[in-house]
Amino acid sequence: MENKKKSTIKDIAAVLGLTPSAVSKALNNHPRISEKTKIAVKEAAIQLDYQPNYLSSALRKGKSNLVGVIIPRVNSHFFSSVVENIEKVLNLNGYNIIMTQSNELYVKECQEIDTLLKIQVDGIIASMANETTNLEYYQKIKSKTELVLFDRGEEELNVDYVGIDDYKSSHLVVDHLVSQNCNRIAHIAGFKHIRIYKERIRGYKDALEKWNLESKENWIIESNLRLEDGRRIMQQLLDSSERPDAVYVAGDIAALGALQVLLENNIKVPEEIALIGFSDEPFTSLTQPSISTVNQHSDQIGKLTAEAFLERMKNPKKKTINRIILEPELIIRQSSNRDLK
Amino acid sequence: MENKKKSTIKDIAAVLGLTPSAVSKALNNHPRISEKTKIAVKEAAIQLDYQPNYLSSALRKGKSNLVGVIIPRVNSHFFSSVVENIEKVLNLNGYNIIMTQSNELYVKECQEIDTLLKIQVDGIIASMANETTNLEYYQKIKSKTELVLFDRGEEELNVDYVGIDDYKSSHLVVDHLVSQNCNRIAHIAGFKHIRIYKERIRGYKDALEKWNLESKENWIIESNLRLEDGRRIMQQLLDSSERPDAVYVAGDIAALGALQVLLENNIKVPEEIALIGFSDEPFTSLTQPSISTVNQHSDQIGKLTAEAFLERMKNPKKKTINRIILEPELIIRQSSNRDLK
DNA sequence: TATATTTGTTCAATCGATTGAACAAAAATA
DNA sequence: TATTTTTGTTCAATCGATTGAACAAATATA
Repeated sequence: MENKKKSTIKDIAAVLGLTPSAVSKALNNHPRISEKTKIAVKEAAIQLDYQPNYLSSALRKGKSNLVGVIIPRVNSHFFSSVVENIEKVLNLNGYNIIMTQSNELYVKECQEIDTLLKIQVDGIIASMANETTNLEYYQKIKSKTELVLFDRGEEELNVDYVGIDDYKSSHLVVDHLVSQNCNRIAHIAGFKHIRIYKERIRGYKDALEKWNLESKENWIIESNLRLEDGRRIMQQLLDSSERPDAVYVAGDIAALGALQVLLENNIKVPEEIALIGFSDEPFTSLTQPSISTVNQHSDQIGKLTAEAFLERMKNPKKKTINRIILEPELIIRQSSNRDLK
Repeated sequence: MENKKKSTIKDIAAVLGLTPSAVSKALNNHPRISEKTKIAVKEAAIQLDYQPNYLSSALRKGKSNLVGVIIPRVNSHFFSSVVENIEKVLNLNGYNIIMTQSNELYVKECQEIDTLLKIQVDGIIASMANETTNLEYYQKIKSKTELVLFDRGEEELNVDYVGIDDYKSSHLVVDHLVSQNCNRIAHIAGFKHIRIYKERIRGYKDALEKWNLESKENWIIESNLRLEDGRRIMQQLLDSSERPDAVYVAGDIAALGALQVLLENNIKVPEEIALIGFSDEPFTSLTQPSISTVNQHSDQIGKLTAEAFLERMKNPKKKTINRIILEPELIIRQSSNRDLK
């Protein structure tokens, strides 16, 4: 670091023969300060390369203008896109975000929460880790600051939430598969204790019922939805006595694993087994065959989450909870489109 | 937010009939405070659920214990792994990190730098965006706080740096390709204005020369190394009058694009054209054929970068610059291994 | 016993910006 | 001209924690 001490309002005051408070008010456009001094102060500020001391103003105002964002993984298009859009909106409103990742680990998530609370963020926007079942730390957030959840959230926390209609997503998927003449549809699911995965499972079952299709319990396999989970479970399905003719995977990465196993076993996709993933990760359009998937509108989720947060900040005492549920969109690609062939 | 006002040292002092300063000293283990009061204070602190006000102590101490980390993209295994390891080491030393991404855009990078400086981080750890050629903002960082670079850094900034030996990486790649009887080796390169890519190009040329191979200027194609760049350039190479028999791509994502084009054109990899990428992104082991690549030891880079930073914090006036260069490791997979077949 | 040293705590200033109250000068109104 | 209103600025307290100096009490030393 080269030595260059930052200038303060004191320095500006000294240069202009004013008091620090006059300078502070001028910079904040206080109505009682004359235009003339305001201009003079602002010019001097530029001259002296003045940067307001964030710490002191945050301390005085009791407001940091920082928002913590906790996501499970940064290394996913969905989450990084949501964060990008949250950031865009919040930046325009004078907030800066601190992005942290839980790596899907409960312990890490708790650590991150403690850190953010320590830093005194003005609020936290989060999507919960797969592992998280104990909501104690989220209650802690609620007791100290504002909380808005997206995608992975629990209703019992009773906070603003933005996500898609997971139940309906499954209907879209199953309806499409049925239209492709599939009638033995398996579901590689996420853990039931997480609301979104529970909803997808519920939608899957109801949709099967709607079409009078059998809903076999051992065709719903819960997992962490990592690549290796997709591989393992797909292999398991192939080895089973009755093979499905379609597999609906609750996550794209696991779907990729499943596809690898299918191809390795020389199974024709979608002719023998159709495959559908979830999230519209970019790679789904790059595989051979490309993978059908459900678009979760990450950009919209990010934007709406940020707006819900801003709304909450304006009105912290508001009792009503805002739950925004977006319409999912099924993206049909080669892995489930038998008409193409 | 439920209403629960945080307790301060004042509250603790009131409970115990002490002054705030005594409490502060007790909490900070000041030698002049008796063991008895220290214990009493610490107990009361727990009782009152006291959390030190980060803002005020940072203001007073002139130290935030926050470190800004700027990376080009969060959505890459290399960078997210580096950050993860930086975080691990810094957390153990009482620092918290604020991770931001430039999205490879110069303008965004400048914004992020301004934000971090505003928040008064104690230092910044960065890897530069592809677009960045103007070092003005990095000079600004240097003038205000500590700066440590990793992977993408420029020597003229004259700051601590951790990276791999890019020049040598190219030698490893070329030597291996030559051992596979390739002798028309093209290079899909990054932009020459970035040091690491310049070094890879230099290494590539020197290695070719070492083996008495022709180094054709139009077999070195600079790009942004995105997926579409890899696709476009690979197609270009296929359409050219003289096809290469090996392609060395300076980034894995572009290598994936190149591989897609090769497969779409029914070219046998590695028999007709061998392919090698760079960074050991996880997907390189998942493609068919799997892609050979160069391991940059992201975990080591993260750890060493954090340690260099801590060293610098301990000794801000130190004049000597620490440059740590790690050995690259070539990972040979199917896309370049003709012996396997 | 008188003096020096150690120990435990309080005092008061400080970090930098903000803000309501106070005050003086200028302008408007009676 | 006297009084009220408006305008522009300063004063002083504040946010919460930290820290060197000051002070008093307890203990050690001469």
